[in-house]
Amino acid sequence: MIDELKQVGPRIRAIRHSKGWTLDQLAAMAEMSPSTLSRLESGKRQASLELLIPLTRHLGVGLDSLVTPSVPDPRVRRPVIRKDGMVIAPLTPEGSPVNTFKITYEPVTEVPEPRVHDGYEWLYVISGKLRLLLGDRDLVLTRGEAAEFDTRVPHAIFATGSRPAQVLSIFNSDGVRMHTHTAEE
Amino acid sequence: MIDELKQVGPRIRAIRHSKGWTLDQLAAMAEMSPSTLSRLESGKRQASLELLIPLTRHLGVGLDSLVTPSVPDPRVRRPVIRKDGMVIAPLTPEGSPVNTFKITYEPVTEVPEPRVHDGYEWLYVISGKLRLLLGDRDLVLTRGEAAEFDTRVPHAIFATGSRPAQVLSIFNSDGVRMHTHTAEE
DNA sequence: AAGGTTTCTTGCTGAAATGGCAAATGGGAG
DNA sequence: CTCCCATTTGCCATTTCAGCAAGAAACCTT
Repeated sequence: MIDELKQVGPRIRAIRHSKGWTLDQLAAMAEMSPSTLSRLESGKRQASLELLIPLTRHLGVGLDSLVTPSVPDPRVRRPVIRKDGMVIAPLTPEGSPVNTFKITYEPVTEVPEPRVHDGYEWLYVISGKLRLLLGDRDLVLTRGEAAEFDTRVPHAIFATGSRPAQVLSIFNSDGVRMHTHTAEE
Repeated sequence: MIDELKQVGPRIRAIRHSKGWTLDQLAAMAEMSPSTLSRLESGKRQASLELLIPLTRHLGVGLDSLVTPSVPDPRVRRPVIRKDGMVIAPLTPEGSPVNTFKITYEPVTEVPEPRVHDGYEWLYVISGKLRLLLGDRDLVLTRGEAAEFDTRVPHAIFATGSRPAQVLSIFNSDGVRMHTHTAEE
């Protein structure tokens, strides 16, 4: 057994607990029996892709981050004001069907972990340069460029270069299809 | 079998071929028998993490890029339209339920006629000053301000002052309900 | 086209892992 | 203590596995 895999189960369990879900709940979402999930989390069952892929979807993490997690730098204190190096200004009231934010991405030194979640996201770069990792793509968006994508695809967004990037972000969690050229299914 | 997994084998094979390696070579690197690799590539064997992780190392790709299908380019570039003193840059593909434009309003001398049509519109002022006549309201929006309104209300939009105004406009003809709202930067 | 070499596929085997029901265990609240 | 919910585990018919060795296919070179 590759030793990276030993941590997969515990990580799944940790994420599940952080969401306050029970075995049965997550097992139902991922369409597996609670016992299977239990054994997977406790390492008594091999972590197969068939098991892991539905889980990553519901847990909102990428496969690689389960298998090869980024360890937080212990020297860094938990930021208090900023969230994940972003300054977020909501432009729509809470509860809107469409959420809009102006986000300033501070320059980062580490590439953040790609995430997945339900919904669609639309981006417009007001200033700066933005790096968008989306599935197997690696794009740099500059001022005036726009992108939209299915957020169920693993994605990471961050400023590239030494200057912050100002971005207008429109996020729709309903899964309303904002564009038509996805090649899913 | 999850259908994402069907493509894993062929992708491995494609990468191996692109490197000009034989089954035996890659199998030796990843410490598995050629037959196992053959069956994995041709989908006759389940893609397990034990198999995949050593392969990703030698193939130089991430797990997610093997499992996640490639996504279309999310960037949008469409020709700019000039009309009625506006420079309109569509940011979404035609036919989207949500249309997004970057509009530059040139300074005008005459106040345009208010118009009505179905849908909702959402505005964000990137630069300049924008005058919004909406029903009996008369608003001036400046950089960083946002507004959204029902376009069935008579409305006119134009730059105020001597400088052009750059606006991001999101228009939804489906009639998604949003209420009028402005926010400071 | 023939022969030889490399590359790939497949039949076969005991061994190992799987899935999920049902029963057992654990642990907190009353 | 007892109930209840979450989790673990015993069980076992069934499936999958690993890799050797033989067979098939592709690809040379002459």
